[in-house]
Amino acid sequence: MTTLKDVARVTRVSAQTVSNVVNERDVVHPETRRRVLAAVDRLGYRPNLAARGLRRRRAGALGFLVVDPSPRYLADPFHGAVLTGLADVARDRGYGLVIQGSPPGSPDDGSLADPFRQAQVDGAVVTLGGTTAERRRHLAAVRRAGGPFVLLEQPVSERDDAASVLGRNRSGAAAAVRHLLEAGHRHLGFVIPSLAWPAVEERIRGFRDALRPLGGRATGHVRPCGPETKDAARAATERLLRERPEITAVMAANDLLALGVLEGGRRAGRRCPADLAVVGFDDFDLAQWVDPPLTTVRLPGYDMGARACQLLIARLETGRFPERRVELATELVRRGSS
Amino acid sequence: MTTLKDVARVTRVSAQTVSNVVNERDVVHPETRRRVLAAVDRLGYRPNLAARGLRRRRAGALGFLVVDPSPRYLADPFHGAVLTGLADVARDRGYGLVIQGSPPGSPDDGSLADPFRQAQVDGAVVTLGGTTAERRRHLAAVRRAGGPFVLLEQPVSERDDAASVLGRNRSGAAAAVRHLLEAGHRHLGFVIPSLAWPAVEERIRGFRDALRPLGGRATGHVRPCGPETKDAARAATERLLRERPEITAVMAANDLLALGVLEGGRRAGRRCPADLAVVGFDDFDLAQWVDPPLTTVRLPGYDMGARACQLLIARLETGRFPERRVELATELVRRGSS
DNA sequence: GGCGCAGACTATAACGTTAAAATCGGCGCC
DNA sequence: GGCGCCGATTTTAACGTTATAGTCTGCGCC
Repeated sequence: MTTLKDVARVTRVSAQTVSNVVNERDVVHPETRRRVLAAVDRLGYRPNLAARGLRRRRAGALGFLVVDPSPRYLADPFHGAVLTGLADVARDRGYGLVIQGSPPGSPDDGSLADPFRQAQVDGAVVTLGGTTAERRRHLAAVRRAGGPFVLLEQPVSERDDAASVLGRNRSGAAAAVRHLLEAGHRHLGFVIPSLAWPAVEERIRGFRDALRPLGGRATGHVRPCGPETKDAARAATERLLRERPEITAVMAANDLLALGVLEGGRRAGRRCPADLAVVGFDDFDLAQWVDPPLTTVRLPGYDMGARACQLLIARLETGRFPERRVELATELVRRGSS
Repeated sequence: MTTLKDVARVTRVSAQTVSNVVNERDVVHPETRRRVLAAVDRLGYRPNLAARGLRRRRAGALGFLVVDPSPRYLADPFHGAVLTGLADVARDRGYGLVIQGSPPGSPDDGSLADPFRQAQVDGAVVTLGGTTAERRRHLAAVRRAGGPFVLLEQPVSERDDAASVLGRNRSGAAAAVRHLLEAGHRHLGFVIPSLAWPAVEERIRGFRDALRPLGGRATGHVRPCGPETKDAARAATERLLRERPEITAVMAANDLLALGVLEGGRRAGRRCPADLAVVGFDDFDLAQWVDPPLTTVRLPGYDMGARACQLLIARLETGRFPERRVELATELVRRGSS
């Protein structure tokens, strides 16, 4: 492992000068710089980030802190998309990226914030899953750590050194409803998980927003289905269509539930899209591959990750968040199911 | 940020003693340990990993190095599953986890190995995608960095300080073929991407293995479809079924291609599973959600990540890899498509 | 000729931790 | 009573980098 001193010795120059060259500080004679750079290249020198981080008192790395009770948390397509955006921006801006998943068993120990407390990262992007109580507990741990963070899909408090990045869930849901209304549907269902977190609540608001202008001429039925699984959504859809046979279009709070809605519709004897229009939310990869391809509201995971990362880096480099709340557009993707 | 010295001052003890307590070295008087631990707890002390890494000359972190030309590389379900396994084991063993994605644009600069060269990680788990040339180039960069690594789904050379973790692709494919043969199918197709990497080649071998015992009584048709997309697989399947109408079962080298096969079959007028059995490979989440649910060979991504991480940690802590090559069982998951 | 100043570079110390060596009582033993 | 030894603790010096405060040379100017 070659160090600054090795380069300095070879170049007959002090370590500080090499440091100045490597960090592009404009205090070095061009000729000296040339020689140093040549040696850096020849010896394959790369700065030791631990030493640099120790001395500069900044780690030069960002964290991605994920709380999700699911055993497959990082395999969740939304997290995957966010992570890709994060990784791309972090790399391009010269930051490392550290991942910390929540210990599924013991959510109490605040270990989510470990990368902060161990000075491993300068800031973090945080996504919170699970029950409201779990989310609050983990958020408290991150807060206590004291570093700047960006929270995804959830607003932050004014007091925090934080910003939030959200999708326009409300207007996205409203756009989907208007799309269905334009297609002539007047009685709509909306299947949601019983444990509704902030983003889902926004989607419900959007659903209602778009129905309101029609007054009594259109009805909307929000139906909690229990756990966030395909089967729960299927069962809820069957029941809903039995109770309200006038319904001709059903939205789902996310694409996975939409698959359940599709199946529930089929079991209820409705063909999609002829007898029942279905609209999802998120636009996971699979949405385009199912049959019929799912009309859905795209939540831009990659862009949200990228944007969160940019915000965080701006906060680290300028001392404050340029914005405390960023909303990214959602987009209705029309496919075969509506 | 509280340091060792803060704890030492409060406890009226030297920094070294605090260090000994924190690192559970059995040289400290029980009573002293008690007092130190109390202070650690009260002050919320956590060791600074940069300082520790610098002094110990080990970063205490592992890397996940991903080369994939796809813009969604970390959203790939297999990578997501691997990453989850990695993150869980790394966390439980007290290691940090650093992610480095390949710069899609410039695959030449060897930056994949940056975490190594910057002493950010002690070892890494590596997955390589792209063309053979790209894969070789990136692998060379990792090799040059000199640290121990575990390569996924690809064998390593004896000379490297490395191990590989593979799924039993060959026997998995063979099991799938036997399953089809038992169901009475005698003429099988196998749709693969034209750019076949080692794992796919193994799957082809397994496909042929299982057909061999039947001699002339069964035929297998391997069909490259071009790029690794659903549409390419659909088109290839349509052509294949036109040229070889006797085929009643088609396998695909992965689940995404299997979706294309399903659609191609439908377009060729074959109903699944009645007129055409379809089997995929990988068992991505979506496989259970499509219609009909896809029979597929499960590649245990989570376990592969977890196992790779264990191997790497063993190498770091004992000085050598306990095994140089680990094969994890694949499992035929029978669902509705066969 | 001395002063100030700029440009190029160097010396020193520190970041927080830990390996290695040193210190210091106290205890057993010849 | 002195010697060696053990357990508990402290001292010292690094790890590789960089912030800060120098030094040193040459040059212009009064």
